[in-house]
Amino acid sequence: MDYDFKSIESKWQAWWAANKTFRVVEDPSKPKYYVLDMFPYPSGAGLHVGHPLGYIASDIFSRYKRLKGFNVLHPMGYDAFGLPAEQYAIQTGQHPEVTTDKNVARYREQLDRIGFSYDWDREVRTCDPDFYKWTQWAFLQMFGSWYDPDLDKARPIEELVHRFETTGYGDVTPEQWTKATEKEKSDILMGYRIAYQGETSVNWCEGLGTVLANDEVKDGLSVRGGFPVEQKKMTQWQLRVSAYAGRLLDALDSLDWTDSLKEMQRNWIGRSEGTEMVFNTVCDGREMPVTIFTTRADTIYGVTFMVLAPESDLVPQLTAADRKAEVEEYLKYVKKKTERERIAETKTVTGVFSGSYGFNPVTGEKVPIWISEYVLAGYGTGAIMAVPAHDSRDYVFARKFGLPIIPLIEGCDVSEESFDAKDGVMCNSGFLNGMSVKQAIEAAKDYVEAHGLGHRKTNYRLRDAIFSRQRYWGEPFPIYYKDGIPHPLPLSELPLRLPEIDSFKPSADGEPPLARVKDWNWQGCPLEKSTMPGFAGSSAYYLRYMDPHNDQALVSPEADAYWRNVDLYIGGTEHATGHLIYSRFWNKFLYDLGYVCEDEPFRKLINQGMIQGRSNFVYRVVGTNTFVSLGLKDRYDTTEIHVDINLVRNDRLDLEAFRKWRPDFADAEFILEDGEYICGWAVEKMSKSMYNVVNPDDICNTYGADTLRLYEMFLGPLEQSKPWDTKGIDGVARFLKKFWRLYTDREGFVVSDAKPTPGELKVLHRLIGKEQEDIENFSFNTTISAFMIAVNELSALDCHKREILEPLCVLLSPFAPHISEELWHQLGHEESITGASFPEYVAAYTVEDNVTYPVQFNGKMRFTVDLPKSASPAEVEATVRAMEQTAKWVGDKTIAKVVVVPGRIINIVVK
RNA sequence: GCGCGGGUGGCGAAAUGGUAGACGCGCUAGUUUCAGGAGCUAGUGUCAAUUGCGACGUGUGAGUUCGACUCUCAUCCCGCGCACCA
Repeated sequence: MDYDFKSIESKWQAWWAANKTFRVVEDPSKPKYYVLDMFPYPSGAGLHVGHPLGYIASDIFSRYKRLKGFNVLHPMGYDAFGLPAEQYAIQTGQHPEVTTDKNVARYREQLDRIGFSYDWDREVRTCDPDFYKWTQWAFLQMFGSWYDPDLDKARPIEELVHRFETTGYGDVTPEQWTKATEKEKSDILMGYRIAYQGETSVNWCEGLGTVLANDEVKDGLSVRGGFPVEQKKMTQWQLRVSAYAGRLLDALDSLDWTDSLKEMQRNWIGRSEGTEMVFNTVCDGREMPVTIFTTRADTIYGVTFMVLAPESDLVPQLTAADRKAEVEEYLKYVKKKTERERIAETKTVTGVFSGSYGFNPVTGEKVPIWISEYVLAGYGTGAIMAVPAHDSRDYVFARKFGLPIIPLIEGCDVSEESFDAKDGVMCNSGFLNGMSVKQAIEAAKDYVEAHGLGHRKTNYRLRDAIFSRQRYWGEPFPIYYKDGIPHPLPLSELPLRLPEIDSFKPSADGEPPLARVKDWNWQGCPLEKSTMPGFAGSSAYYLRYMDPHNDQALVSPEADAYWRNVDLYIGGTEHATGHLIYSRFWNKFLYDLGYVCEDEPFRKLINQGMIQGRSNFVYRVVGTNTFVSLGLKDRYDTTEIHVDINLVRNDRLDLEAFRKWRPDFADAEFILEDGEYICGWAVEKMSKSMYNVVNPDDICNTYGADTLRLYEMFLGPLEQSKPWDTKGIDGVARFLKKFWRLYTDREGFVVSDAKPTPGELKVLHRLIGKEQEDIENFSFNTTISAFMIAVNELSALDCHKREILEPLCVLLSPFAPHISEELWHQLGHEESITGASFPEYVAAYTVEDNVTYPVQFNGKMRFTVDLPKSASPAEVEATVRAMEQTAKWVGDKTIAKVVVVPGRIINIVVK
C-alpha cells in the first residue's frame, strides 16, 4: 500500500478542524506551557518557505509538550494594521480592510496546509475593533499614569495631582498648582504622563507622509518603502519608554534569550554611567550655568573647549552679539542637511565659535564655547566638555580649528590621534596625578560631588517612543480636545472605531487622512486625528490570546494567573529593537498597575534563522540568443540572467520549459555539456524579482506537508540562516516512505502482536532518549537523523511489531503529524495521537553499549574502564592486565580514566 | 571603531576534552524489479598502499593537557548588530 500523503493530509486536516482537536482551555490539573509565534503581517505576496520555519519549530515543540502532559497554549493571529495595505489603498482606492481580509484568508489557507496545531478559536487580529479596544484601553491607562521614580514604577496620575496639591512636587508648589489654569495643569501633567503629548524632534518621512519611530528608520531611509527621512520638530504623542530603561536593561539578565539578542537590546538601551557637571559661562558679560554630561570626569584637566549641539536651546543664549551672523548661517547649514547626509558625511568636521566662554569648575580656566553638529541635542544635556587628547571626536575637531590639546596620561602620544583607552597613569591633572585611569574616574566623581560641582548620573540612549502616525490604517486615539486640552474618552466609549473614509491620502495641507472625516467628533469636541503605530497592536497581543473573547478586560485575572507569560517565543531577530522592547515596556507597565502577574512577557526566546533563496542563472552569449552551460561559459562573452528556479532541477535546466517561459526565449539555442545544461547559482534573498521564491504549497503538492516540515528542520540548526535548497528534500521524503513501509506492505497493514526482541527494543529506547534530549535543546535536525537511523535499523530487522511501532508513531508525531495520525488510527485508536503520551524509557534497554567499571589499581591509583556491558569477568581481568602494561608506558602519573572501545584500547586518561 | 556569533569533506551538517566527519544530499560501482525523478547492497576527507598495516587532516600560529574541532592567547576571514551617545 503506497504512502498517499495527499489524501492522508487533507483527511486529517479536515478531521482536526471538525473535532477542534487543538482547542485548549485552562485546566488547573495540568501544568501550563505557552508557545508563541510572532504573528505575521499578512502581506499580499503570501508565505514562502522561509516564513513557516519558526512556526514549524514551535509546532513541534508544542506537540512534544502536549505528549509530555502539558496543557499547551499555542495560538496564532495577524498583525493586520500597517503601511503596505494602506499604500495599496492609496494607489487603488481599495479599502485596507478588504485587502487585509483577502490576505488573511490566503495566509490561513497556506498555514492550514502545513498542519499546525493552533487553537484557531483564539485567533486575534489587531485591526478588529474587539481587539483594538484593548490597545486603546492600554493607551488610556498610560495617559492616566506617571512614573514614580521613588517607587520605580508607574502609578495613577491622581497620586501625582495629590502631591501637587498637598506637598508640591518637582518645581511645582501647592500654591502654583492651585492658581494654575486648566491648560497649565494639563501642560504640567503632560511632563509626567506615561503616554504624553510633546514637541520633539521626529523622523519625518515626506514620502510616506508620516513620522516614524527610530527602529522604523535605517541609514536615513524608511524601512518600509525606502524613502528619505528628515528631522523635524513636531508635537506628537509619545510613550515614556525611557522611564523604564533601567528596568528593561537589568531584567535582561534573568531572561533565557540568546546573548546576541540581549546584547542588541543592551546596545539599544545604551546605559552610560557618568557625571553631570555645571560649568559657569559668560556671554557678552552675562553669566549663566551650563550643565554638561561626561563619562570621563577624570579628564577634567584636559578640557580646552566646550561644544553645544546646534539644536540646543542654549545656543541663542550663548551666542555673542558679534558672532550672531556666523552662528545663524551655520545653523541654517545644519538644518538644511538631512539625517542621511549627516550620516554620509561623518568624516567632515564642521562647527562655529559662539563667542562665549565657559569656566572649568575645577581649575577655573576659561575655555571657548563652540557649536557643532557632532554633538547631539537629544543625548545627555546637548552640551559637552571637550577633551581632545582623550576623545577622538574632540581631537578631530580641535585639529581642524586649531584648539589646544593637553595630554593627561603619562607617556601617551597624541601627535597623530587621541588616546581613548582607559589605561595608564594620570599626569597634568592636579589631585588626580599618579592614579590609574580607573581610580581617577571614581576619584573625580567623588571630588565633583564633594565640592558641589555636579553629581553622578546614568544616561540612556533609549528614547521615548513616538506614538502618532499621520495615517489611516491604525488604531484611532481615544482622545478628544476641549479648549485645546486633550481629554481621555470614557472607557465606556471604547472601542473608538475607525471611521469610513473616501480617500486614504493625507489631505492637501499635510493633515492626516482622518482630518477628511466630517464629524470626527465626540459630543461636539474634535477627536485626535492621527492613529497609533504598528507596534501598538503587537505589544500586548500575547496577553489577549489568554482570554480572547473577554469584553470586560484585556485578560481576566484568572486566565492571566493560569497562563502567566510566554514560555517559549520563536521569531526573527528583526524585532530585537522594536517589538521586543515595546512589548517588554508595555508588559511592565501593565504589571506596575497590577493588570498582569508577570513582569516579563517572554521567558525564553529563540530566533530562527532566515531562509535565503537559491537563485539559478543561465548565461546568454552576448548579442545572440544562445545560452551556454556553466562549465563552458568562460569560453564566451556572456551575460548572467536569473532563471526561474521552477524550470531547473538539481541545477539542470529544463530546456523545453525554458523556451516556453518567455517569448524571447522561444527560439533559444543551447551549448550543452554532457548533453545537459548546467545552471549557475547563488544564495540571495528570497524575492520575486530573482525568480527564486519557493512556495510551501508547491512543496506540499509534490512531497506533502510532513516532508516539508521534516525537511525545514533537517536543513540545519534552527537559529542559523541557510539557503533553501530543494536538493536534499528527497532524503526526508524517502525516510517517510520507509517509515510507512514499517507499518504496511503491498496489501495493507502488517502490524503484528509478536513480542519484540531486545535488539528491537533497544533501537526504540535509544531513540526515545535521544529525541527527548534533542527536542529540549531545540536540536531538531539531529532528532531527525536519529529517527532515520532507527527506521533503517528496524527495516533491516524487518520489525513490524505493535509494541515497537506504536510508540514510534507517537515519537514521530510532533514532526510529521499527518502520517502519524493516520497510522495511529490504523493501529486501532479512535482519539487523536495528540492525546497520546510520550513513550517512557524502559531502563533495561536504555543502557549504552559501554559501561564503566571502577577498578582499583596497584593500591594507589584509581581509574575506570569502559567495557561492553556483556563483558565477562575474565574479559574485565584481561583488560586490567592490559592496563598494567599501559601504566608502565605512561610512567608514574595517576591514571584517571582509560577508555576501552570494544576490543581495543584507545586512550588513557591521566590526572 | 565597539559588541555578538561563526570558520569541519563536493554540499547541508554531527561530535559531555577521549575512535573526527554520525545523518542526509550528491557521486561511483554492483544488483533487483516494477510503470514512474524507484528499491536494495557496497564505497566515498587527503596521501600512500591495495595483502594486514600506515601518515596527515576541523581557517592560521602558539599555549594548557597523556589527549584539543572542543579550553586559553594571538591572527586572518565571513555574517549580524550598534555607531559622531561625550
